[in-house]
Amino acid sequence: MLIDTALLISNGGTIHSFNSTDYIFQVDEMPKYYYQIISGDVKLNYNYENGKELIQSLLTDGDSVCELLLFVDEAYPVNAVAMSDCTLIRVPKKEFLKMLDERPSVASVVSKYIATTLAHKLVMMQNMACVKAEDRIMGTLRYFKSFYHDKTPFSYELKLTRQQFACITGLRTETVIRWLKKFETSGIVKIIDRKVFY
DNA sequence: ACATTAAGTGGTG
DNA sequence: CACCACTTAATGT
Repeated sequence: MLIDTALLISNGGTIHSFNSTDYIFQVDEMPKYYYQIISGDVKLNYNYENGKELIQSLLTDGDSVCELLLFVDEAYPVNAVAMSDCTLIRVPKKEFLKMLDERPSVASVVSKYIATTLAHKLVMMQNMACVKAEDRIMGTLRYFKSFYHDKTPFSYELKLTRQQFACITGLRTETVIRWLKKFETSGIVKIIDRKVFY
């Protein structure tokens, strides 16, 4: 986990439970708390006027939730939505920043975390900028597998629904389904019981 | 068993 | 491709 739970609690942290699809915070809200996931899955997303959803990040156990906004005094540009029942620890912004002041080692861990996620975002942006859907999908698959320890072919299982994958790549569900099937035919990907392995 | 969500297919613009 | 309509498969209560 990013920051020790006990340390967060001793700095004003409180435990909160959310059900699947609950909002943890929403677009345009001013950030007031630091959030860290104890258990469960959370997505950062944005809903366009036309109803289309863009998933910006997928977060899980130990991750902090859009912590960078606590440093810029701006409203959230994304929603944080629980994707499963989950438990988070929440620390008021003021307490959180004070803790970082008092503990340079923790501050260092946080800045490294932010730098790391930003570096990953750069890679993902390169995928998103691809004009061809084919490249966006393959780039995203490679991107996900790059964080997975086993690099051998078909070792990585895509744990997302086609719809979620579409929301990440900015494509339609049908397009994702069709390309994944093409990739299966060409041997780039395996599909077993509807599960995708790359 | 019935409702809901996800996967997959065809066709149009 | 996106978008729409629709079928089939899988899950949930």
